[in-house]
Amino acid sequence: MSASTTFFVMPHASGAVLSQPLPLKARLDKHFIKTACSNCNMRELCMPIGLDADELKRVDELVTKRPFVKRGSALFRAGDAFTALYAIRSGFFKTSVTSEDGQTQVTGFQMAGEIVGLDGIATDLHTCDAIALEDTEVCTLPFDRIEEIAREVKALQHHVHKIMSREIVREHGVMLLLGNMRAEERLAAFLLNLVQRLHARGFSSSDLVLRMTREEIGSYLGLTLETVSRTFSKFADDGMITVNQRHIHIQNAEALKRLVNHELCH
Amino acid sequence: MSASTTFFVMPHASGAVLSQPLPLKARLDKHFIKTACSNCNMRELCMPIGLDADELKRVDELVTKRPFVKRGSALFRAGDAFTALYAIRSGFFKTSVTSEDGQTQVTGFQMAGEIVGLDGIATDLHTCDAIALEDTEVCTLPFDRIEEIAREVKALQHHVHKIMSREIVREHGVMLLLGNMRAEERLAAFLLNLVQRLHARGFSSSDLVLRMTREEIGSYLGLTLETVSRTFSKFADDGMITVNQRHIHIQNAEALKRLVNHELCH
DNA sequence: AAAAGTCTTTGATGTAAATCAAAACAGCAT
DNA sequence: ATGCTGTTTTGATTTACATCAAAGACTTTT
Repeated sequence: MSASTTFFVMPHASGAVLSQPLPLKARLDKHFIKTACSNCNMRELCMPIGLDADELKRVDELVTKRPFVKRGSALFRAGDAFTALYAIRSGFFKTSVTSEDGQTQVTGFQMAGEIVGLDGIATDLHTCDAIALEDTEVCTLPFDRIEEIAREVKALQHHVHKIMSREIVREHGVMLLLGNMRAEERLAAFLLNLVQRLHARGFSSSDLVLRMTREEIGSYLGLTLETVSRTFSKFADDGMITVNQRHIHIQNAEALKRLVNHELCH
Repeated sequence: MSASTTFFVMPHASGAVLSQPLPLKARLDKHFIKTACSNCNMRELCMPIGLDADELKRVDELVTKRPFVKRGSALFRAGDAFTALYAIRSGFFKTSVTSEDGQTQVTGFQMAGEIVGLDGIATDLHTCDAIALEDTEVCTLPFDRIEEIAREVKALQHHVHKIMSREIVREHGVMLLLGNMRAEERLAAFLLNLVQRLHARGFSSSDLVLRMTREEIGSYLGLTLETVSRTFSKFADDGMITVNQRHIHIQNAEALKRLVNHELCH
């Protein structure tokens, strides 16, 4: 799979909690806030594994705030000062870059357990927008604190490097997709990647709800919204998926995989 | 500019040395090897600035080997174990990814002072090939040593983060290019980016020698070699450049910039 | 419940770039 | 020189996708 990202497996995560912010009670519980990472459902995804108690405590100190970002609003925008990375606790983001002349390209869709903000390290300014596609909660990780702790906790240092490298590799996959694949292959790869990531978070491996519009999918895949829509329809006609608005049911994952792998051409 | 990377300026670098390996005498000089980075022409590009003498010495220790990679051969290939990053001392590389079904995408062209190998950190295996486009010399920087020293030398730690973030931002630019731009815009952006990076290394800002084939340019830009060739011809007809095999002279950089910025269409 | 807005689908048409094909050119060995 | 090989150019044709257009469906507001 082209644009895939391999994650640590998270065996028994309850799916429900992922799309919902935590109850207010829990948020107000000071102890809970203090032991943020140690208690977090997403820990295996966004934090290093195998830390001892002391190290875990240090990492916990990292999380200063837990802002909620409402659907449609920005976690940060291009030009904003870079101060922190953000670990997504719940919800769904898109990131996008815009050229001087106003062309825009969605560079990724991020879900719970993933990190956004890496683009800002290079120049201390963010170069892309991060927009919430549904109501979200994020953990703010001030970057100077990350670097400080990474100098002491070897596992965290390496984990940060891995996260950045993983993003580079993911983008290689997108470049391959944009440079080589045809519309059907792109959309098949996109669906398989999404469902694979959702499955790693305890969701179904055959059903998914798209949090983004056809236009946003198109922007990510270098296609128009019409082509995305038509391609969904074609997949449905071919019996590979069923489409019900943003609900997608994957009926024949193997066929989609064959499509991506050029084994079966049109 | 879309796929641009901002570099530290290197004011008075002699251009000639960049395409030529150093004389054998210098290579055999032990002292020279020991003080690799402190003496290196490329230092401002690939190493942190503002280190004190002691810190610089530590960074110097990083460079274990200085392999020469001949034109056409690989510095590393997808699947190789990841052990080190490589700083390019002289010469030109391409990196490319290949999908399961054999489609290949050039993900970048790297020149002196740039770092390759970041893709390998994620999984301890390289995921792309790095092929020399001319005879090259590289500095081998074992990654465990980088991490070790980065834990002590704050400036190096931050520099590593910046290099990785810069690569992420560069790839965002390529995604924008592949997803939104037309052939002429892509090629114009490519030329301007190349010449800008060469200029930062002391070369001309109007003349350049392409180290890659039309096919490799096409692979990078998501175009066929024929389209690349035709677009070069069109640029030449329009008086924006002159093409003489792989020698390109830019006659009207402003026009190319306007093209990239959509200000002037067709 | 109607109205307004956004998002999605489907159809008709146009076009940029791919593909197919062949000639021209440069580099290299003999 | 001559032939061989890989690269580049240019032309003719095809095609996948964009664009233009309009209707339908769903969501939110009042």
